[in-house]
Amino acid sequence: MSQPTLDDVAAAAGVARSTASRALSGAGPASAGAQARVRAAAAALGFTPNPAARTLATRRSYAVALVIPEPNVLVLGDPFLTGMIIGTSEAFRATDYQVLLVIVRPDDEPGKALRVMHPSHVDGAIMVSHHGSGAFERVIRQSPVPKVYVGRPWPDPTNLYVDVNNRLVGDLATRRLVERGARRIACIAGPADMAAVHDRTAGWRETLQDAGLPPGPVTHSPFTLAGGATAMTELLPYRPDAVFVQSDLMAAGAIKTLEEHGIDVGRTVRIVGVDDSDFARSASPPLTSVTNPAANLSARAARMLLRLLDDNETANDVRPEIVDPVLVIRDSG
Amino acid sequence: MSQPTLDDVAAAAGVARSTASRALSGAGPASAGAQARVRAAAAALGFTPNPAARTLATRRSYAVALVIPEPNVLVLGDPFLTGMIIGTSEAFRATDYQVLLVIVRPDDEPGKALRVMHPSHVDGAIMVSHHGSGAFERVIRQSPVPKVYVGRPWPDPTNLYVDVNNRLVGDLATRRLVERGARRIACIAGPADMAAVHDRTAGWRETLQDAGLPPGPVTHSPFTLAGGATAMTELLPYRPDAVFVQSDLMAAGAIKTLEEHGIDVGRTVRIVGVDDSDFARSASPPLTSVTNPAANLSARAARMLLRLLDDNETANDVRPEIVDPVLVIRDSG
DNA sequence: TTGTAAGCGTTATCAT
DNA sequence: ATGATAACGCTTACAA
Repeated sequence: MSQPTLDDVAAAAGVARSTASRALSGAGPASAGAQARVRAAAAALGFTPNPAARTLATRRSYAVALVIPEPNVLVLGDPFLTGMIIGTSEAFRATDYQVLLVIVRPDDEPGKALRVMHPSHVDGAIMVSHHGSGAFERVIRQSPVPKVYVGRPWPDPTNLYVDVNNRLVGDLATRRLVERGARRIACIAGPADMAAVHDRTAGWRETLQDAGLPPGPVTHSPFTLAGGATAMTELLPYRPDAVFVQSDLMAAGAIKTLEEHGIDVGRTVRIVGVDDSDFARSASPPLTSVTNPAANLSARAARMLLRLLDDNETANDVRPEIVDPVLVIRDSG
Repeated sequence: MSQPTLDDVAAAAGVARSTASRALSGAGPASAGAQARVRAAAAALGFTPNPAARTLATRRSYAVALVIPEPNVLVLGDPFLTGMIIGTSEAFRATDYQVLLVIVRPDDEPGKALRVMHPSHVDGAIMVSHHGSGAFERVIRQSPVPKVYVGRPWPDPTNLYVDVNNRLVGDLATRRLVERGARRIACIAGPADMAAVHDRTAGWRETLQDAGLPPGPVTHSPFTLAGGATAMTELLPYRPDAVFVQSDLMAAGAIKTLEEHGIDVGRTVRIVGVDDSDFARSASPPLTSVTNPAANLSARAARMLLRLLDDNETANDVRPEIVDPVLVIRDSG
């Protein structure tokens, strides 16, 4: 009735439990005959090893957590995050590891998240959408499970991260707008407590400076459609002729606001987004966007974590990996 | 150095391990003094119980799986699925359960998925995007962990599911198109092995019949942007004056194709989608769409599963829950 | 090659 | 109320 155990398999095969274990795992000696009988018995009984018992004995869970600490659940609709989820799940597909998606919010009881980060629950973790200010992040940082960050963590430094060159993201977007003749270039930024937001904004500001243009206003809002829409509303009085928007999803919101005001996107106001998402391609007008390659980043993060888990490397063996973004030109900017 | 165990806590508090266990869990007697000393010791050491050991002893993992068996990873970008992920994670937030996102593909080694579905790994599972034809689904069905389906499973019936009334989805969409004067109404459907697709298509067909109109052509494709785009290309020779598209994401693809052919969406060809997603609201033209309330469905599925897990109810105590969809009228149809 | 036995870190049952 | 002690189901020395 209930799940068969290794003892059941061993009994059915007429061997000891340890022999059955070796025969199934392949670790340690096992005669061909025993091997065959044990495998047959396991198949006949529909045996699947109890993962809790296995983890307890081996101190390995063969699970990794993909941790997304997000104050605003709507952010999960962001193509970058879904890209991270898909990419990470892809990256571990060929491995023995199972990926657990852990979504945390700052107002959650920290104990629950901490339980997930117990070294016997997951062997490692990939942390995305890291907010420097969260209490959760400080707590999680203490936990002894190996962690790789997607997006440079901030303010506490580490080698264990992969990131896109966000300074360059801001530069590419802004330079394009300058070259198209824009002179009043505003910025719709993400939350102020993220390193990526800080760097993209710095890139925007410095490129304007180099071009001898005054920096337009900056607004910070969550990486959502609504965030972009309200941010654009706030910026309208400035009468910008271009806006660097730090995500395509926000750009979609900003464009919606502009259209509601009858403003011609791509002519009166140019827009450049970030992510080069599906949405950017199918928007009207199609959105000029700077890449933020989730698939690439998640593959790198996965490999980096696997080096720590399977190759016994340490944080000192690893150097951060920085990917260069690319500007994809379409009609909006 | 390594994670402290209950023995360490007990030693520090000067009590036996069993006393420490009772003091922390609250189950069983414990004097106020012992309680205090144990709690203090646990806090001082930063003790977190080893989940594997706990699971092994209690036969409860306090984890539930959200299983998405998807042949096509791109489908994860679908707002309905992200809505399910968000909604499920929300629904279990206030509980002791941790949600594991499990993405499976038909060509995966079935063993890996089966390991996840071991009764000691998860206490229960919510299954979405169920494809009737998958080998994986048949295997998973055997596993003894309680499963609640979002979307009526097919072909094997069960009481343990929540769903939107998909027959009505097709009816509402098609009736709207008929009332707007459309006469050549085609259908862009999802994969043919899903119950929802079958029912939505049946609703479309029957409503056309009731209106005395001939059924236009049906095409089946994956629930993706690209799927919708190519489906629309195939339908163009029929010269439809309206299309019922079974997801907003596919509708986005279909609209893109129409615009590339210079066809006026909302006048020459009317479109009604399904999901009432963010995208539908911000599309241009805004997309008329039938609701497919992911938040509602995931909350119901979670409650249904909790009845099985926490209230000792059985499949016989539970009846399916069917939610009625609503038509949201915008400019496209 | 195989079997015996000792953990892994909890909870739960039983005396005390 | 508390403390031994036996599970839980597996892996892994160590003996045979």
